Amino acid sequence: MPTQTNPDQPDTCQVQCIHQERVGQARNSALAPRETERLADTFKVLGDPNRVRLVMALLEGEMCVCDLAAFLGLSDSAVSHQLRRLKDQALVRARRSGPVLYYSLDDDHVAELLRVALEHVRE
Amino acid sequence: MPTQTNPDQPDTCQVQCIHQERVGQARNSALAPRETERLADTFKVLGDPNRVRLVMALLEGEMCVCDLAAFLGLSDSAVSHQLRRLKDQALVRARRSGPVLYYSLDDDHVAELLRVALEHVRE
DNA sequence: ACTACACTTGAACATATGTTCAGGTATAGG
DNA sequence: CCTATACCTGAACATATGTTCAAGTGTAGT
Repeated sequence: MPTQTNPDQPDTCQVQCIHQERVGQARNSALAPRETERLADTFKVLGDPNRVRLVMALLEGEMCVCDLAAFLGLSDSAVSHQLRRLKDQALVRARRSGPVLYYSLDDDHVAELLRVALEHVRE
Repeated sequence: MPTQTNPDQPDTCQVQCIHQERVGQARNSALAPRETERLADTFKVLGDPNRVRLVMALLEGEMCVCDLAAFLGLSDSAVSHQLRRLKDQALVRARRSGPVLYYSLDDDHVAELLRVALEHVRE
């Protein structure tokens, strides 16, 4: 991603209409950059229709990669790549049974996020 | 985005290990494609650090574009583009006062989504 | 050991995304 | 009408993303 101007030089700021106290308030209550990044990564990983379908399917219970691939109509490779991203953000977890890996939702927050977002899109 | 294989031809499916009933269950409880898309779009628009910062800032109350640009250290143009995306998904709303547009969160779901996601990343 | 199955991985490709830049519109004041 | 401020828009660019393909693990049965 390209550059950002330095936010710590109010004297060299080009914009005119600033409610200084409001900007200061926002700065004070801002999250740590790391947390902001992790927040965005969590949403980003849910920001793809196929990954949403994966998570929705797992709401009903654990499924193996083949099941999920059949359900999505995607290759097992594609599904594996997606599951990895979901796992990286701790949204899903895997359990091995012989050669088969059963995936399930990692914690309650995932279902909660889907519930709230679905409420939102349904207005 | 590239192709998808047809999910409605179980006979021509290449994968071996299928728990048919589990896949069927997932199909039956699946959301409409439109809703899945809208869900993903909602998450996608929150899947960027600068847009997360925008929404976090608006948690405290309405702000104009200049304020937000100063807060983020971005150009007003960049912020305007981002606000448009947030507005398209009904996450923010604008109120005009003379030449100034004051943006605020559109409904409670936004704050709720951020709360749950923050809980998740903090474990 | 050998084969088969379940799944993963990395590179490659086309497409999507975010910022910048150079304009534009809209509103208020002189 | 003219200028200034606040904000928007579309094209262009570099980077990120999602799927495919070819090849790789790991596990179980024979």
